[in-house]
Amino acid sequence: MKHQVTIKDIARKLGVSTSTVSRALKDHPDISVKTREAVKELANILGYKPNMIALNLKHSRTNTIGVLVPEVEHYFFSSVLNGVEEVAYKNNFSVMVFQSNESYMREVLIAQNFLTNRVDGVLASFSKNTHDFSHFKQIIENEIPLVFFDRERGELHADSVIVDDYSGAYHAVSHLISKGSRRIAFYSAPEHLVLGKNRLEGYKAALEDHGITYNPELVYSCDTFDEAEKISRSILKKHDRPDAIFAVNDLTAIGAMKVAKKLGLRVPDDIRFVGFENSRSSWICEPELTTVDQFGFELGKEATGLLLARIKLNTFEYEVERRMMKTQVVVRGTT
Amino acid sequence: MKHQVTIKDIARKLGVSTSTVSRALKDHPDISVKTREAVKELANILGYKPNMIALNLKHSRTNTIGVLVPEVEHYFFSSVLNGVEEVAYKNNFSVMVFQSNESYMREVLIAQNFLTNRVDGVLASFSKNTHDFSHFKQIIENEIPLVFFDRERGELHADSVIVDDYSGAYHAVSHLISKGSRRIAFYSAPEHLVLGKNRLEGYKAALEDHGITYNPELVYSCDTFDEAEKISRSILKKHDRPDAIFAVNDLTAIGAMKVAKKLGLRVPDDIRFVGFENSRSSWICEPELTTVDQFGFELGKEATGLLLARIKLNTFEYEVERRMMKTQVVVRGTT
DNA sequence: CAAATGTGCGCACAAAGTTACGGAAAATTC
DNA sequence: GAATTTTCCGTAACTTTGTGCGCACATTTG
Repeated sequence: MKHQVTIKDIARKLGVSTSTVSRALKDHPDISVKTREAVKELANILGYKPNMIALNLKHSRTNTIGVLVPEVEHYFFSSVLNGVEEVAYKNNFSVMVFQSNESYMREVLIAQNFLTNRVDGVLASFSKNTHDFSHFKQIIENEIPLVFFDRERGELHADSVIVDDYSGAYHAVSHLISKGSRRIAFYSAPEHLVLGKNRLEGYKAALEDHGITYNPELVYSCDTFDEAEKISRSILKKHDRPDAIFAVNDLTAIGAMKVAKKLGLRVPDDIRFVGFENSRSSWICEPELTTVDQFGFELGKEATGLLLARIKLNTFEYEVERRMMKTQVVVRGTT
Repeated sequence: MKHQVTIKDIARKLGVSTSTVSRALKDHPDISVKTREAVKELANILGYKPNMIALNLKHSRTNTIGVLVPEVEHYFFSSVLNGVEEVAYKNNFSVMVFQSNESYMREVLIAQNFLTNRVDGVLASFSKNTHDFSHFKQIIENEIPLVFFDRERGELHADSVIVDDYSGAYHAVSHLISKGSRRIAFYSAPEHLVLGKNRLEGYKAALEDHGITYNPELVYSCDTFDEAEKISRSILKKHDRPDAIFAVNDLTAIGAMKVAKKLGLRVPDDIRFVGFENSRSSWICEPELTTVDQFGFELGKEATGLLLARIKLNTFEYEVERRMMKTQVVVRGTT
């Protein structure tokens, strides 16, 4: 890397002090118009760019927020990211994105990284395999504002912005029932994720409200395409197979549907499917998938707005907030 | 943000100087074992973390590489990103990811950001709408190593790691011909992207090598799902419709296939499809899409390895390299 | 016992930029 | 013409960490 043009270079060439250059560039009234113009002109010619690192050191802030995300490959998370960037850029903040790849180890390293890089705030969606939260506690102990999104953890001093999983699941299942389904299977996320529990509750409530007894045997732990392909084969071959499957995300629903079609089942006549995400994939598969829109973009904007507000507060004495994003059932060909 | 624990805090509490603390933490032999132990113990208790910002300022490097990417939502780019992170983390580099969203304006801002944040190197895949490259020239003028990936620009002092678009297209089209297709349409990216030109050349070469005359009327500028849905309607209704479509990416191919199926055409009997990407979507659609695997993960690793080597070189006097990644035709149901 | 060597640690400065304070020269006032 | 104010700019301190140099004291050597 070449020697970057500094305020010193300008000062030397003009025969003035660095403080004069600094003030001239910021239109400080103490500096004469002549000097100011000269400084600005030379700064332009030399291509001077203020060194953010020095500024950050002085102000002990970086104007950077760190984002921890399981995998950007998921449509939901990449749409959240778009929302995050939208708001961050408007407020002159940079965004550092880190993927945990659903690995606890990597997540801990990333949290360390946030501390050593002194990010001003953190947006985090922890991995499925995270059961110990001391790395987040460290961030909180350093009084760096932390906002969880999508996946939350109640007992920490951290805000959270999450999808209204309960009502999303409730409406999705109600929709299936209104179409005539009675034996509705649920492919669920691990229950230690609050979202898994909430969706299960929504699922149960919808059943009960429509006079259907909850049957725990219809609930499976399965949240990827591959797993869905694997377990669906045996599930769908049974004579008392479900007449609908509600899955925790779109790809899981699509994986199950693929198996159903291979087994000769007609969608939606023999079996219905509902996903959760409203991803690109949901209108690529055939028939197009009925799904619950999670409004990731809006969630990203909301979470970032909240985080920036916390950062600007400049105190850590705030009441933790928990915001819930609306969802919407998008009805398509699979129901 | 709370006052972070600094080397000074430790020094004050122990009644020694900051330099002693600094050396003690780095096992400098000048420091007595007793002092060293005391320092380390207190550092642990207080939760001391070295301030990277100060270190960066001192060393004028940040151990950070900036990545400019059109959209992480694309499978190809997110898989590249995974490769980038893999290599970067292993070498103790952080990765800052920025999306241009195919917007030239945003790209220029991001390039500025790279400069003010003094990243040590840049990986970039510029937007489709970028025709002026002065923002990249600025990066180069500052002697910050720059590696283009996927999309390249020859005349700049920047390495590039790209997909072998020519041979990918050549083999894809040859495969279609071997299956019996003769009127093969090409849904192409804008030609000012080198990759668009190269794939067109590969397409032409494959046709000619198999004795088929190149017909420019079968080449369309179309590289998104939506556009494909729009233009395919009229194209496929013609009596001299193509008997195969080779598309610049998977989603475009899938969009076209969707229209074909709606028009009652049987895939692959009436019309064949080949995409380019080997994305998740390619095995979600039905029939599963034959496509050209771009090996994004490997490309990301390769590009990052090259960039890190440039950074370590510590001089800007190197011969620019141009690396080509192999591709592979993945045959599935659409051909 | 003096000189030479070794040990352990602090001072000062470096990185780039901001800013309180002070001081010299010019402009104004009486 | 002297006193005061204003204008304009420089000095030095400050953010955190690392390091060359040197100082003070202790130990070893002749």
